Amino acid sequence: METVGQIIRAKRETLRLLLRQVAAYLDIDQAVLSKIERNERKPSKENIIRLAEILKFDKDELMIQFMSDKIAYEIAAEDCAERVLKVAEKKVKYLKTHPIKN
Amino acid sequence: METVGQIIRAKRETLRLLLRQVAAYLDIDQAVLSKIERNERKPSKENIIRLAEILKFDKDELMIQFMSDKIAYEIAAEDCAERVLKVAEKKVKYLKTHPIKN
DNA sequence: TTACATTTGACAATAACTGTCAAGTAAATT
DNA sequence: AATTTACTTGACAGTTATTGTCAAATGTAA
Repeated sequence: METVGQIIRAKRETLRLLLRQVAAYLDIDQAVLSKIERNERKPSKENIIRLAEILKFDKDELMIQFMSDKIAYEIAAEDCAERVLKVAEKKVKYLKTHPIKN
Repeated sequence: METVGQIIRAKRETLRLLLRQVAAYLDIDQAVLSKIERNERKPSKENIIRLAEILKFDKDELMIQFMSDKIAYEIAAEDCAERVLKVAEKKVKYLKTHPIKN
């Protein structure tokens, strides 16, 4: 299974872009991008948006990979992980069909 | 749809316990518990474990509610939320069936 | 060697998390 | 009415997590 980091690195290399170039576009130090690609750091949401732009990813798809990574990572240790996702799904559906009270 | 806070408050009241009493068991100030019950603060994982004990909840079930709340909250705003959960599910399954490299 | 790309680790600024405390409100009791 | 009790509120503080910088180290190719 591919990690977000691997996906990013593969695409960057395909496009023949340097860490330096992509990092500049993201407005971060290349050290951070290097770590992101090796899954030593997690990208911020802003990083993902910019990455999708410069690497010509489908914007939603990269965000989906990013967020699902985050979620999977935070619950994988629980043995009730699958059930957590099922319940979360119900809650999301509920939230989407009901007005947000403010 | 019931929030974790609502579930906790309802059960505490059924058991005729005071904020003060439950908070002492959790080893936190009652102000925090008050806020947790009104969804103004999120409980820590430790809080959830102790709450399950004193309020006689099934431990897993309360943890599921807690974690699914957290996840639903963090992705509800995205319109690809459902898909994120599907992908997360696959990733969790993958992580569970593959040894964790260290 | 020199030059370039990447990696590494120490550090810093900021934000988020988790709790304390004291003062406030509201309802019931004396 | 005054007191007591339960809860709420907001300011604050300590700790941890997040997000980035920087300089030096490493790897790689001319």
